[in-house]
Amino acid sequence: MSLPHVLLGLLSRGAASGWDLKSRMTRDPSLAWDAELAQIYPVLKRLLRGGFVALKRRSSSKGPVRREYRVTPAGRREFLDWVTEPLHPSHPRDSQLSRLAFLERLPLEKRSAQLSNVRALLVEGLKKASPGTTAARRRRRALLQSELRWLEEELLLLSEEQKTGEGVRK
Amino acid sequence: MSLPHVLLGLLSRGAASGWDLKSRMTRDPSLAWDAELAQIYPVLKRLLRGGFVALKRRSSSKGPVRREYRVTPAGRREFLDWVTEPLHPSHPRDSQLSRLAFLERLPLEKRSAQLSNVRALLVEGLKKASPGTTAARRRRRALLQSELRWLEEELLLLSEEQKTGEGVRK
DNA sequence: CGGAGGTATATAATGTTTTATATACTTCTG
DNA sequence: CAGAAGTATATAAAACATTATATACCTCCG
Repeated sequence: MSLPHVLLGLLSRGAASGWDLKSRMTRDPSLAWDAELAQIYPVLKRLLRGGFVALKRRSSSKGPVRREYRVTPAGRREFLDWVTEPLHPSHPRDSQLSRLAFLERLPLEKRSAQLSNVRALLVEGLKKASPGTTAARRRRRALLQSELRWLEEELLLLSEEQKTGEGVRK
Repeated sequence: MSLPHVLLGLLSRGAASGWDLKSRMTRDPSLAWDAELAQIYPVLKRLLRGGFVALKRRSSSKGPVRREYRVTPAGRREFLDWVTEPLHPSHPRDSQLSRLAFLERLPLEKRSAQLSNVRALLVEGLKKASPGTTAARRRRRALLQSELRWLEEELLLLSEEQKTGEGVRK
């Protein structure tokens, strides 16, 4: 999949260990990729055997010996080829979102509970999404903002439905 | 993961075969989930053994005997529990997008080529995204539109950079 | 009537991702 | 100084997803 190439991309920003790569990925959601350490280590080995990265062991003040990787020219070539590939349409899976797709099956109060929850998550996410120096970060920020606007709209619609619902009950 | 619950959700809109479920999922990107038939069939078996769905064979005019599933009360309960669960923050992986995250590594012309490609995809996607009767569909539409605005902005920035680049070269 | 193409189900093989578990070294805290 | 917590690497097992392949039945077209 994308993992080897994403790792090459991250390494091209500077040498790093598997651990470093994991935290870079997790910290930056605009990357649109993340992986567990148990996945990263074998991939780094493959990249090493393939000559796409080079390894330098160096002892650090904390923890065991660090295995620092850096990209080789072959790795840089491979990475650039990958970034240049044309993009295809994608419908990525999102287990959280898939739940929202069935929102209409819930009674009204539970719907607004779910939506308020989502609003809290969005506000949190926006705090962390810095205005952004890269296109991907600007994109992420724009999407979060637009999602928030959508959400407010939905909450409004819901509260209107709730009112008419009560009216009917009387 | 989500697949069993998504299937229950889809089935609660009406009885369906594995094949039907696959096409419902693929047709509706606002679902945020999709799966291959090879994945769907074993899951339906598990749901059947667990008593969450019931099976009725019926011969159809085209193709082999259809195995139509419908949700049982137990299935409906399980599904509702799942939809009601609170949502957690998610950074879904997207192999296409991850490529865009490294856009800045490309020379200017290749960047605008990539972005124009994305624009074409977005415009396509928007055509298919109907104004929408569910919250999830409205969300999807809003995000696509906002992504398009972001894109135009990026293309503008790029064309300015290209101009100054040429200026420097002189 | 033979083949292409759509509807349908199913399994095997393979590949990817997640979860669990283990080890090792350091610093900080009680 | 014992133990928790952070940095770091690594492997095994389990769960999940994709790809390939096979079968079967029907309609439509040439």
